Amino acid sequence: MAFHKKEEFTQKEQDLAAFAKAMSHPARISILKMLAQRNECICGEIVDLLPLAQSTVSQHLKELKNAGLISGTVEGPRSCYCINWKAFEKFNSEFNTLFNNLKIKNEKACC
Amino acid sequence: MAFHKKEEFTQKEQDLAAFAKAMSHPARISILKMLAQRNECICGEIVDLLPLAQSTVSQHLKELKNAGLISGTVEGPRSCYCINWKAFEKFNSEFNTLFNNLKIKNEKACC
DNA sequence: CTTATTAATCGTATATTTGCGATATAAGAT
DNA sequence: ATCTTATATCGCAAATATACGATTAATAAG
Repeated sequence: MAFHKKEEFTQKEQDLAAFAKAMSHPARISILKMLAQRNECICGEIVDLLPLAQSTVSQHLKELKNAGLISGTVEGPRSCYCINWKAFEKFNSEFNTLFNNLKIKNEKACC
Repeated sequence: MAFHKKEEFTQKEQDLAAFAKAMSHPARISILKMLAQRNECICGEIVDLLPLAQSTVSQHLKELKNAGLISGTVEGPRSCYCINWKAFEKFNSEFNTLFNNLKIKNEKACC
């Protein structure tokens, strides 16, 4: 059976993996950079700067939104996307915690 | 056409995305934790602790290896996997740079 | 009310990922 | 040389991700 077994891992592992997954496409990293530079962005600007169709960009935005990394409001023909700083920093610190936990241990590899 | 357009983004964006992708599954995060705790690990120990078949674990190890996050040597019926600290810290600092670049900007969202 | 504009959603095609069992491989033990 | 053990690889199936064009929805402008 090809069911994914993600639910059999700890919540923290799942959360971190979900965060990493949201960042696992260069288009989404690019979008996050844009949002950070301007503090807000409408979808159209992002579409203009990415080599992707409007519907594809919209999908990437949706994924970032589902992951909680950005928030967005749409008023008819206009949208406004922003970075969700709170969630972003939470994940950032969780990531750092993981890295630091790893780094505490012996730093020379055996192989 | 469903070709991926990853190659149309900057190298840094692609590298970061590839790193995130390697971390985007709870099993692989779990494996990294194990490797860090013991500083080395044979595949069998990992298989015992994960709810996955041996062949699946082997695949995850291969992905982590391809991403450059771990190194491993196999001598016949025995293996030795270790975290590749150098690569790991390089990505960690790149990630932090990204986060910091983001955080420099205004921290209150408009939406 | 009609039209234009912007973005979300739907449908679809293709690629990739995840997972497993079966098999192959490689070295140590007998 | 054969058997055992540990791991990688192969082949397959199902799920998910990526991308696009077409359509829909929602508002603003006329």
